Amino acid sequence: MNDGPDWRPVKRVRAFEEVVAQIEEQIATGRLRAGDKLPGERALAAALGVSRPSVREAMRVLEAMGVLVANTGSGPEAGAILAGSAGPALTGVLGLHLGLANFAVDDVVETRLLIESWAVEAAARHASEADLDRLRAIVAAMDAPDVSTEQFNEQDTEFHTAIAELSGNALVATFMRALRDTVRRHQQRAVAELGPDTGALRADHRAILAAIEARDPRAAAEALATHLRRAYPQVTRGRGR
Amino acid sequence: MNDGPDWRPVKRVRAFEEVVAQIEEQIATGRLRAGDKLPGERALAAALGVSRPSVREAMRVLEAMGVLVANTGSGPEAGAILAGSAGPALTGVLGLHLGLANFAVDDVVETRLLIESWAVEAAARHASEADLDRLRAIVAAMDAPDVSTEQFNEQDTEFHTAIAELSGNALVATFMRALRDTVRRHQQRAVAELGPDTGALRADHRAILAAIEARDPRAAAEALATHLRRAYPQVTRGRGR
DNA sequence: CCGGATCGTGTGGTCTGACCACACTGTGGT
DNA sequence: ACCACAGTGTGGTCAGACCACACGATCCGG
Repeated sequence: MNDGPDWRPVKRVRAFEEVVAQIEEQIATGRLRAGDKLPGERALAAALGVSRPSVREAMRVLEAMGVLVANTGSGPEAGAILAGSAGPALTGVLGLHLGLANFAVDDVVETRLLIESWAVEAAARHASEADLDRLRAIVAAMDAPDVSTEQFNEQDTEFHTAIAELSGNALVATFMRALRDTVRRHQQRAVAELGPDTGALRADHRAILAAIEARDPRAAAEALATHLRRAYPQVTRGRGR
Repeated sequence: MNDGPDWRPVKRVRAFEEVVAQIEEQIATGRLRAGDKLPGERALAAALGVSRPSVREAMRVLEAMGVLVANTGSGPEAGAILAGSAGPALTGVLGLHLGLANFAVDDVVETRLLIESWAVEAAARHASEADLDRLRAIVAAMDAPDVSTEQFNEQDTEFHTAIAELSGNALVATFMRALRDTVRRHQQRAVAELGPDTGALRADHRAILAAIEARDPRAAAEALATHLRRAYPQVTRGRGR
């Protein structure tokens, strides 16, 4: 079972990696919190003993991960501010790796079905009356007679996102949105959008809402699955219910 | 319903963003594929009409998203090579936002339970004999008398990762690994690891394996849930089925 | 006294040009 | 035929400069 010396390659540490690591540590230990503002690039470079370009590369990494936003100018809004929803970052990562064929569109749709099924069950279980009103408003808006394709898609996103948020799990909500955006961007690029007429899709939404109102998790999941299968017929693989 | 002019803020486009966008496009349109090598930083800068630092910032972003790796020196291995598993990138994003309190550890564990339940069901459904052998080997290795805590954790990771891969969904496998790594790093940082003795955990593994061997998805999911609840007792919130 | 134009200052954004460490590659000598 | 060695191209790093921008204090006219 001995495979020999088994050297590990010496990992050369680049300057910006060290900068990222130190900021990560400040976050992990709670010395930096959401809303805090980082020192200016010049000050940070001086404090860490690296050049400004190295600090900037670290900023770009953290920005790509959705951890901070950088603003120009002066005043309270300027500078690098810790913020961040992970959503856009996740969407970007997923989209890129979809393009690189690291996983397939089917995988994404299937994963979305899996996660959203769970979310809608949770929503059916503990949605408040206010939550239900929110969903009702969205569904009603989609049934208006003059909705454009653009608006329809916008509201559809809002509907599904709302359900994910109702699950009470912020991570699930983030994943959901990222998955939906990924699929959306991809199908927008490839095929003409919204092949089936919106009537069936709107009926699906009403069915999902009805199941949630009835506090029936099982029926809600079923209605959700029906809806997604209609919207993305390419999902053929079997799945666990 | 008219909300007025509704200006959108002019989004200033930074040079590196344009570079990233162009590379993304090359990937999306298939002109760049996994394994391809990008032009050198200097050449790219000249071709795009920007400076080398801007190109470098774009590289850092793509690298952070797990899309490419950069190597020094010369030869076939040198330069920026499109590669990439999304795993490490996801783990980083999740860890950071966990630190920023954008979501809770409970959310992560709960999500892992949700995803892995599905994965183990799928695995029970269509695992080949070779797949089963792989799982058996891992379980056997964990039952050896001289495993250190370090090794145990390593093999535990391998076991769960193998299950996720058996699901046949590469995205799910990637998520799974990222979620597990995130929880692992976090609990390593906070609490003494491996509170409960490993006996029960190993028995859980055997039970999961047995359920997969028996082609019983429901039992497999049940065993998996029991296992995770034992390993992460803090999960108290209700979950789907 | 008040109000608005103006300038100062600090922020990130960009560029130039240079040097370093590294790893391959071809060339030379033995 | 072999091996040592310089050549060359890669990313990594740095210093210093300039720009656009936005805020905030200051100055000037009413």
